[in-house]
Amino acid sequence: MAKPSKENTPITEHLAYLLAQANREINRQLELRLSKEGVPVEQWRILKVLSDGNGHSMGELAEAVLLNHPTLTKMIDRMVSDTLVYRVQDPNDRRKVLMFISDRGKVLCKKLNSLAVDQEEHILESYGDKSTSELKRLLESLIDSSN
Amino acid sequence: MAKPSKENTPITEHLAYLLAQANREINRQLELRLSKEGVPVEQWRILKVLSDGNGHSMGELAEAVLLNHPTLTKMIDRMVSDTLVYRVQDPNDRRKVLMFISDRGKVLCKKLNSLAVDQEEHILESYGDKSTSELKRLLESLIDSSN
DNA sequence: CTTCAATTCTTGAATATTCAATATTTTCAA
DNA sequence: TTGAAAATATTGAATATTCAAGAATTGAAG
Repeated sequence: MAKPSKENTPITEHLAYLLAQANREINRQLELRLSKEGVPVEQWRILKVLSDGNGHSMGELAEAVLLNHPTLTKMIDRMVSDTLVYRVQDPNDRRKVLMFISDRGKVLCKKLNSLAVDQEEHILESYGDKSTSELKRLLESLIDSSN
Repeated sequence: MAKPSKENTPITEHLAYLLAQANREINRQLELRLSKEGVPVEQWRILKVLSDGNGHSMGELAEAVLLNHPTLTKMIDRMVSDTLVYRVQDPNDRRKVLMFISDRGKVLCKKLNSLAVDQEEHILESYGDKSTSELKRLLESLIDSSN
């Protein structure tokens, strides 16, 4: 009898693929909503993180919004031009730059939040309350176990 | 009493964010393994889809490997240079191009499959059998419900 | 102190991706 | 049959991302 092998598993059964597919789909939907305000998903994330009113360093932000460092720098440049956020040099460690959200950024962030909530509610409807919270739980735990 | 609002939910609790985070992490791990053979994840997906030996059109492939059309064309160009795959004009519909995997591609695909299986097994160990299959089930059903 | 390594962020060049336009072939209605 | 619309893939220009190197500051060992 041949040894059971996973090597011919179709790609659609790999966890990595399912995650990529689900992520792509949900992200596309979110993108579509946020495009009403002409804002890419990453900028919404940035605004959301900064909307606690505290200063966040670039490194911290990059980690939080899942962008690598140079990409974040360039995206922040654009957002500074749009006066959504601003830079302040960290007085305690002058290597660091602290990012803050502007008033304009706060206003925009609120609008974006409500668009994002619309989406979450749409998912809750079509996918179900229970599945959603179970999926979230499993994802959190997967992320945990990967560190 | 204020109406309960989800608008201040931290970003880390959004499904879209959890999916992005998990996808990033698992993808990073897979990338790391496949880099032993110097192959990006997308190329492994392409080889895997083509390894059924049938011809697949570019549109079909693009859908299956989660790349948009022009990006796939350019990636296929590279893989043709590396003689991993080859193009054949579809005789039944000459607008289409059918992609096939070469012998060299098959050999490489096998090596890649086993690297990918290593990863899946690593996940099974650290994350657990039950969680993994439950997560896969939920992801499949999310993807379904999004179409 | 001083100097050397580490940390943090930015920059510029190389690469990759995307959008819009194009070329080719097929479909289908008139 | 013909001609217009749809489908398929590629191309080139515009845009975005990444990699490697650089500049500034801090930390820490000698």
